[in-house]
Amino acid sequence: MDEALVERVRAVVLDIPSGRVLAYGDVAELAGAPSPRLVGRILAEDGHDLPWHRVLRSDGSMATHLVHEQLELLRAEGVLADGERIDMRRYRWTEPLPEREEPQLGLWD
DNA sequence: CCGGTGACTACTA
DNA sequence: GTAGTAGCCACCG
Repeated sequence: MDEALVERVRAVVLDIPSGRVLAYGDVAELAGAPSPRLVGRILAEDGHDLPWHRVLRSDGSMATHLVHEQLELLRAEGVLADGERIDMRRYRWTEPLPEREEPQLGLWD
C-alpha cells in the first residue's frame, strides 16, 4: 500500500467533527485517493484507532457487518438514523466551515 | 495473465 | 422508491 496515502486518509477521517459524517467518496477526494474502494480497504486495515464510524456510503447506508455498531456509535454523537440509514443531507460534513455557522439547528425537523 | 472480491458510486430503467 | 450495470483499484489464488 501507499503509506503516504494511508496517512492522508487517516488525517481526513480524524478531521471529521463529532456529530458529522462523510461518504467514502468524500474522503477519497479530500485525501487524493484514486477510488473510494481504497478508502474502505484502508479503514479496514488501519482504521481501528480512528473515528471510522463517521465514514459511510454516499446514500447513508453502511456495510452489513458494521451497521449495528456504527449506528450505535453515531447515535452516541447525536447522529440519528432513519431505520438503518443516515440522512446525509443533514449530517454530511461538506467543508471545514471556518466562518459560516449552522443556521438554527432545530428549525427544520 | 485472469477472474473474483470488497467498509464504493453514479447512471439508467 | 428499488434493481441492474459499469467503472473503480488493490489483493489474492
